[in-house]
Amino acid sequence: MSGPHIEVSDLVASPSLLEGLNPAQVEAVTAPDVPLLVLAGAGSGKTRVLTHRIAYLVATARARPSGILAVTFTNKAAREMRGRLEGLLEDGVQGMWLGTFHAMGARMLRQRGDLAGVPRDFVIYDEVDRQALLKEAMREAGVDEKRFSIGSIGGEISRAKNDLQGPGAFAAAARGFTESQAAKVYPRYERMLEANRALDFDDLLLKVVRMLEGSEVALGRYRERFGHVLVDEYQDTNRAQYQILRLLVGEHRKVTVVGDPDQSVYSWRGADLRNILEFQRDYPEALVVPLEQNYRSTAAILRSAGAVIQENSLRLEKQLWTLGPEGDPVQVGQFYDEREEAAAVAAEILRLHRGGEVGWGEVAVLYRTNAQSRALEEVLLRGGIPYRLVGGVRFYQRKEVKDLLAYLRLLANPRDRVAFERVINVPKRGVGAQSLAQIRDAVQAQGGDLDTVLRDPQLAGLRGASGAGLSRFAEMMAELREFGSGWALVEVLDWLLERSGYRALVRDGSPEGEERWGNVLELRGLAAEQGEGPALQTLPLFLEQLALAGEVDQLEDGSRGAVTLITLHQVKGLEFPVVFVTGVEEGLLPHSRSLDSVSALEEERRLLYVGMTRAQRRLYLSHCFQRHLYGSPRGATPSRFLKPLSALEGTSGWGAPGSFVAPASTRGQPLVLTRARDALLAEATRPSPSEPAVARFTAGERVEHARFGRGVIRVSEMTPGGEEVVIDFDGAGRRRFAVTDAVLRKLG
DNA sequence: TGCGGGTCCAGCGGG
DNA sequence: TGGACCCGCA
Repeated sequence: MSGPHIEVSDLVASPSLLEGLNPAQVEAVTAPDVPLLVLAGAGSGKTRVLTHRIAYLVATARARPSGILAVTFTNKAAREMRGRLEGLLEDGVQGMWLGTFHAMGARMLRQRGDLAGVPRDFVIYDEVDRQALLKEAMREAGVDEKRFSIGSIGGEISRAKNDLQGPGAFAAAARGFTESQAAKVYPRYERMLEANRALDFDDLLLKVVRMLEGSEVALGRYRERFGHVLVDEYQDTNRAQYQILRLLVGEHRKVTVVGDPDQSVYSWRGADLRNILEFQRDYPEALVVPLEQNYRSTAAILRSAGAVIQENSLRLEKQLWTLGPEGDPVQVGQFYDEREEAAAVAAEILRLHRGGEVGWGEVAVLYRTNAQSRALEEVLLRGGIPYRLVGGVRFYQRKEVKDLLAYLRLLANPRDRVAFERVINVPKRGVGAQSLAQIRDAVQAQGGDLDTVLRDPQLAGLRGASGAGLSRFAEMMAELREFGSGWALVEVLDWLLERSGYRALVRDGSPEGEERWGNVLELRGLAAEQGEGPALQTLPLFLEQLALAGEVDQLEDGSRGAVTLITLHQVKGLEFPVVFVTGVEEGLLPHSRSLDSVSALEEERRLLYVGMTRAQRRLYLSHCFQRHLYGSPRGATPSRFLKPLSALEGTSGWGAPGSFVAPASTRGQPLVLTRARDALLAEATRPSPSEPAVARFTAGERVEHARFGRGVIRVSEMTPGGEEVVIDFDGAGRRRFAVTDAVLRKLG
């Protein structure tokens, strides 16, 4: 590998951009305009290199911001890059395209989608909408819903789209029963999307490929525009994304990809590891710069993680190292079952916290499947350890938010049948399944145009209550449309909430109702940000932003105050001083569904690797002798992935109070048992002594928390472990706690 | 149309 | 074990 390519003039132009970078980072940042593959190991300063390279390209006048396309997978990554670049570039990121693949796709299709037959006013269907449509298409195709789930059929279609296969090509290549069923559904699903003027997320990539391949105009336009293309998380790209990049990069080949094959854990979402493994085949003149210096973890942690990942065959060799301290040994512990495992985790967290070593927020507990979180939650709750469960239903997927958005979508696009069917009977208007079928027929008779039927509800031929209900709904939508041309979006929404009866439905006086109402208000706040312009004009952009937006960050705001419970997949990209990886067992990690292929198995190993490399100072791995699966206990054995650790120096045992001793062959080192830990464990698992039989708090009450300050109770409920409350803090977001006298007091 | 009980299923989840 | 969904009944 050649050394850094630095011109003296470059250094003069932008000395600060290289300050504090290590030699490999400098080499990546300053590399010439050749295809560049940055093999960025975990914790090696990947984002820093990417942003500094962009800034460097601009500072040395090799690119203007508007000539740069930088794509990421997540909104979060895009936001982070944007933030950093704004600090690095004098004139900011003006004109630069910096965003997710899907946002890029949507933007291109809005501009020139007509060249691929995409209507300009398309709407984007999310997972829920997509499933509704799939279900319908499956019925129409006569696919037995009992034998084939929406998930499996939808998965096939999604995979086909990611592989750039249209319905015809897919049908021709279909093998096996599921595929042949999916082949019957696919064309129908496509027709339905078209009739609704909708694209699903896969389309945002597929249609771009079609556009660029089918139109010289489009291809020329974007090739000319983007002289430099940079890609984050390249190991996660699928076939469609790969093809888009190939097309855009064209002959200039000024492409920088950053990624780490060892952290590829999304093959089930279409990611193709070959894209990164074969980058040098695609671009023989490519420069490859490995970033191997790690700034995150102790040497002990890196050594263990390295020993694990080294067993994989599908990788590009890379060895992480650090100038940092050796640190505490990585601990591998065996426990009797998931309850004891959870108790040991809690006890260790308590110990570290008491010793003043860590705050709650500096600890993360990782697991393979969401179901594993329950045992952990129970114990943390009982031990009074504040925690935050990452995952669950995302804001934009919550029912009340989806319902209101459906109303708004129908306003923006009167042909959106999925939106219509979602809300026609919410609140109840007497239009049930029977009536809906009739309406569907009527729509079909009108050439699939829902709008015609809404303008003339008689067409549906409904009688009685259901006919009246449809008419009322149609009338309301007509009024809404009228107001939409004059009123601001937030005003339209307020009117809608009253007129539709939705507010009354949501806000039924129960604590849950208040929580739902809180979500509505959050959405209302977003609508208010759209300004005073007529709703019909601001609405399309609003809907697009929401469709492409991910979760409102749960992690940023509160990472200081609570232990994080999170899946191994979701933890990618994060770091914590103390990390527990639980359930490192055969059948769980590797998951039983991954045992039949080497590549799937290796992906599971990467998953463990990702988990281990999140740890900064302390890392604990645990497995059980027995674990409850679907309610019944099953024997468990340590994961095969742990084997290389037992031979490693600097790995030690971590155990529960002497009740259980592992068979010698299944553990690394002798379990470490201490009295102090026994006591802590007992404390962590003991039911709170003075549980009040009734809730102390009620929704709406203002309280003060020792750590998070003031807030308002959202939900209070009694659980076997005591009272549990959800609090919206004034300054620290939403949190869930077990009530303990020590931390919470009522105000006023 | 709305509900209650039986049945079936169960991995990870961005945009 | 528990949630989602379907079918049958008020």
